[in-house]
Amino acid sequence: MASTGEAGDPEARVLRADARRNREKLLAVAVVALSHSGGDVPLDAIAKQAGVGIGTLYRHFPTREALVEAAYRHEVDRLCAAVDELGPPMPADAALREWMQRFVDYVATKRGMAAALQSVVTSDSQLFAHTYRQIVDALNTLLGNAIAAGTIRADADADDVLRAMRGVWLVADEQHRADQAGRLLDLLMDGLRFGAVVRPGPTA
Amino acid sequence: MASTGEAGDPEARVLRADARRNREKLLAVAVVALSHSGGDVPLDAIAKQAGVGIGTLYRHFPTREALVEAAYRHEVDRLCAAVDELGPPMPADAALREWMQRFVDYVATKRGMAAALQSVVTSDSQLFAHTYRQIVDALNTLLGNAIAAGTIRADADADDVLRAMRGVWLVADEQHRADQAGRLLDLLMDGLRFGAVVRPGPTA
DNA sequence: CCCGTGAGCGGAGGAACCTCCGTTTCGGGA
DNA sequence: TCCCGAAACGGAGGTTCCTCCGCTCACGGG
Repeated sequence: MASTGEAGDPEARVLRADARRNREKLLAVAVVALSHSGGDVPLDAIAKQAGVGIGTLYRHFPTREALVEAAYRHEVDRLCAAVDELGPPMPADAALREWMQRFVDYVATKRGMAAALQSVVTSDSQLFAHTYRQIVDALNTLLGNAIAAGTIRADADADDVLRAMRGVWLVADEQHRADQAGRLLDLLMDGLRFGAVVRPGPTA
Repeated sequence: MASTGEAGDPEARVLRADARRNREKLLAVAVVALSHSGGDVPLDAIAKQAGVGIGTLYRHFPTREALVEAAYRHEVDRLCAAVDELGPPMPADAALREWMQRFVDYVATKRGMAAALQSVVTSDSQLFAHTYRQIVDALNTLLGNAIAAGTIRADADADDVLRAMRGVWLVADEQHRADQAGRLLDLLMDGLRFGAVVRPGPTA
């Protein structure tokens, strides 16, 4: 499977409904807040924006570092969970294309959080290795599906595609990122389609 | 030469007399404060103890980290500067013995500052390599002098002696550290004296 | 449906951080 | 010796952090 969603943690007791809601809200707000203004947002502000008391924030995330890490993991999980969401009813290549779009957005968010993530990088160097694996797995699933459906070439490699998508983000300039990235991703998709073999099946 | 004292920094403008005094006072206080109570002393307290305003502390050491590092460097410099102070009028072996005593004290201080140093270790990994060199150089000077005077064996190695002194600190227990370390260092000195050759000279 | 329990909430308040700027002091020239 | 500009001082006060504990309300059992 490509992703575990947020439920992977074995030691996490089941949270009461309100607690889970608050936690989710905090993460959502934190991601936005930390991606702007260099990540030096006071925690109080995040709590207020999330509509909870500062105490609640600290209960869920005892240190600033914990919040940053959780926020980052949350984004990665969201991205990877999308693989399941973009499932069967949708054609495999369309799913792949859509996911690519989301990946580019994810990269933008990650860049925004860079300053905030700085504080985490020292204490947990495993983090990035782990999330990288998660993402590669997700992408592999999508590629596999599309290959199986015969809509993209069989030799598509997750690492290469990942690199290409990062490139897309780098190249697209700040203002027109959405448009430019969109067109570049179309180009990339076409590249992946070139030489695809339709396996024996309904359409063959 | 074994040591550069505190004057090594090429970019340091000459400080006004009062500034230098305050800086010195702050470092002295900081060393003591940071070696006790796990190093989580409020900076305000250090400033107050040093008899200066908090503003003065921050001017000299813009971050907590800067203060910790400076305090540590200060201790190393003090230790190494002692080599010059324990100069010619004093016999080379007596100088060596005295310096060993100070080294053990230094180790104790360093241990006390361990928690505080934690914050520095990430940002400047060169620091410890550098201070290590300083100390080895200092010890080499002392050993060289004593060997030249023929009062210790010629094959004495700085690295070994350093290790031995660290051992002395480790072995001596908290309460009677001074006594025990003293006797162990005497033992170490005797070991160094064994087989010493008196070179041709006045006493030969 | 209602009740009891304890998980979860919130935010006041105390501690530490750090900046900013009016005041003091140093020290080199006249 | 006196004077003046610049260096350095100091601490009030605004900001952020984080803890602590009395209150609330979610939810499982009756």
